[in-house]
Amino acid sequence: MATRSRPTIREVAALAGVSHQTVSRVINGSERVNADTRERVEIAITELGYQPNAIARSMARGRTYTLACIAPNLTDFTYASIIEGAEIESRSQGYFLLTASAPDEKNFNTLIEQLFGSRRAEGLLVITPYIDHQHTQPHHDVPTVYVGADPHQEHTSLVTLDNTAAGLLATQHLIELGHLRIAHIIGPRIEDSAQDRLEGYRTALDIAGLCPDLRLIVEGDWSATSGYRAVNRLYDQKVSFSAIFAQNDRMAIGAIRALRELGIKVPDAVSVIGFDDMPLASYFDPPLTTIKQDTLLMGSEAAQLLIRLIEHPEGEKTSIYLPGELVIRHSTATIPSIGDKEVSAK
Amino acid sequence: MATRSRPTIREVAALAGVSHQTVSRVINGSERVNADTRERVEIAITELGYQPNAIARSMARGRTYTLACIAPNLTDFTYASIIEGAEIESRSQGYFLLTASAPDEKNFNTLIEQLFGSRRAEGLLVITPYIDHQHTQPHHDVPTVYVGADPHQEHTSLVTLDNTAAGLLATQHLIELGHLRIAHIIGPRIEDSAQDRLEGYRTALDIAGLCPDLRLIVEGDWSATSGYRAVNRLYDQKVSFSAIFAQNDRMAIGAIRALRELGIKVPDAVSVIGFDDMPLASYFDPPLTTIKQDTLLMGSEAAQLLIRLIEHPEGEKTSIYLPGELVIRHSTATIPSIGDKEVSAK
DNA sequence: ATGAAAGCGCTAACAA
DNA sequence: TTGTTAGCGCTTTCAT
Repeated sequence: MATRSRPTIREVAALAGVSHQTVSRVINGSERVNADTRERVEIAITELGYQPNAIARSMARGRTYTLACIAPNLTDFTYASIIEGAEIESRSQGYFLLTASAPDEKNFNTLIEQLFGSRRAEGLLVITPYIDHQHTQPHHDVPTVYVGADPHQEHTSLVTLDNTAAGLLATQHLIELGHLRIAHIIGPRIEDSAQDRLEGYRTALDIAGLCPDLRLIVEGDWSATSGYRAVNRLYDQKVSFSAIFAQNDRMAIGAIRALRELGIKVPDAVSVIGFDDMPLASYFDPPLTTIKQDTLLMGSEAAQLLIRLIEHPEGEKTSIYLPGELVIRHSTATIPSIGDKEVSAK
Repeated sequence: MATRSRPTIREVAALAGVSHQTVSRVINGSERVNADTRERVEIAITELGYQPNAIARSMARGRTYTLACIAPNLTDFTYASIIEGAEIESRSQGYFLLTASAPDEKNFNTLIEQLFGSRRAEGLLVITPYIDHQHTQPHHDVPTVYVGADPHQEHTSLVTLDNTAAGLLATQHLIELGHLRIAHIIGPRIEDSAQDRLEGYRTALDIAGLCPDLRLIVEGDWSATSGYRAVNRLYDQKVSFSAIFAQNDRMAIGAIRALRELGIKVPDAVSVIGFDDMPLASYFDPPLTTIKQDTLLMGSEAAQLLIRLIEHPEGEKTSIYLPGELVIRHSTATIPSIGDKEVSAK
């Protein structure tokens, strides 16, 4: 009974006593098929357990119904959940998602070549924290949607957090708590999101009429260690502050550890706000106040955009900016009324 | 100059003045081609920027060079890094990896149908914490490798942590520190890894001649909250213990929080060891002692196994058990010499 | 060493 | 409404 290879459209046709083309019509839901013919075909299909071969279909239609998603890595929670969102949305629309990591430019280019030179995938989702010359180069006229970074240029589709607004939100939260000297641990300056969040920070100070102090701004690399070092640097330079806005949760966690080691209580003496709302953010000590981004939604919106781009190439390029949400936990508090609790030059 | 569609093998052939078959031989590295013919063809290839169409190739060869990887989700760090390991290995061997999440059985089955009914992928990597009837059903004679769970049955290829040995390792670490009453927060009982780690725990007690106490074993669901609740349950039931072995880091973190709220110092009064070595495990308070598993390696080994299975279907099924590694940080310490520091019935 | 012919499993264009 | 004929771009016989 067991057949080695799967049945083809012709075997189904033979069994149903019709031409293979009629079978094709049935499996493609064409209207131009008699009800009883259709039924005969459908019976044959179930009889043989026939399923269309996707490769042959791709071959004939010139379409692969496959999207590719490239991220610097697959493990970072933010990337992973964008990918998950994109994958679920893609699949619900009949596309599969090929995932790949490309930690650097060389890998990125190789990957693009492999994926699109061979026409394996129809569209590209680029998850990247920064847009450089490299990433904005159009490749093989591949429909592309960027997620997570804003190239600030025309003719690109993208989905990203409204980083400027979110940076503003975070900073204003601290200002509302009465903080006047807010240190800002930023991500790498070359990354767009770091720049945009910084702009939000500056705008918030501006609106509040606070005096910006360049010494309060320290660059990190998103790692907890860099947050830790940032605080020590501020301390060594005797820069006084009563609050810290870290551009991601990991740096915030590192900062809190450094403060603790310096004997500075969070949030009693210094408030700390993070960014991302990573898993277990609520389980750190103290539970982290942060800006949450809906990364699943980002991924899903990006996939939608990409599919629209593929199916309607003549359509407009679209940019979607998602809002960040302030999640207040216990790492921020009102500024200590007694001045001596503030960190300051000794 | 711009051509709308990409050049085909025939255009290259025409330009090189040979038959398309010769071009095929060149791009496939056949020996049976004259050196100068080959050169002419290669020039034509670069001239036209020709790249073979992967779909057409798949069609003709009956191979897709695509693997599929299914995990309950894509965001859990453990899963994500297995996937990343698998993806890198796959690509280095000329395969692409299709990633999909299937949170439940229904999704899992649908996905398998979509992927293999249509012959889109050639092999399957199943990342699953447990093996039930469902997962072990062979689907469409698809070459399959399981990652992360041991079905304990013949004729399956799998890669997993040696959970029993790792459970033993964790427990022995606590025993060596002098702990006699070790609570054990386990994962869901239906999951293989939970059972295996538990077995390691029991064996360690046995070896040390310690008396097992069923009341010390509490079931969680891997979440931090469940670890938190587990400790409170132990406390409410007045079960005394001086150490906790939690089967994952999240539950360990939850447990530590509960202990802190109860005014019990970690590790001074109670030691806690986790499992996984998740990101930032070293940034919790106190930095978490844990069992680290090399998930990247797991993924890469799994992909290797799968590719071998695809390319040599007649080969043996293989099981790979990877060792866990004890990472000692600051959440475990020697048992307090003064008995009154131990948690006990009031 | 090279070319011609056939076909992978399907869809698209045209006929009937 | 249905069937026939051509391909999609490549590889794989089999000749030459």
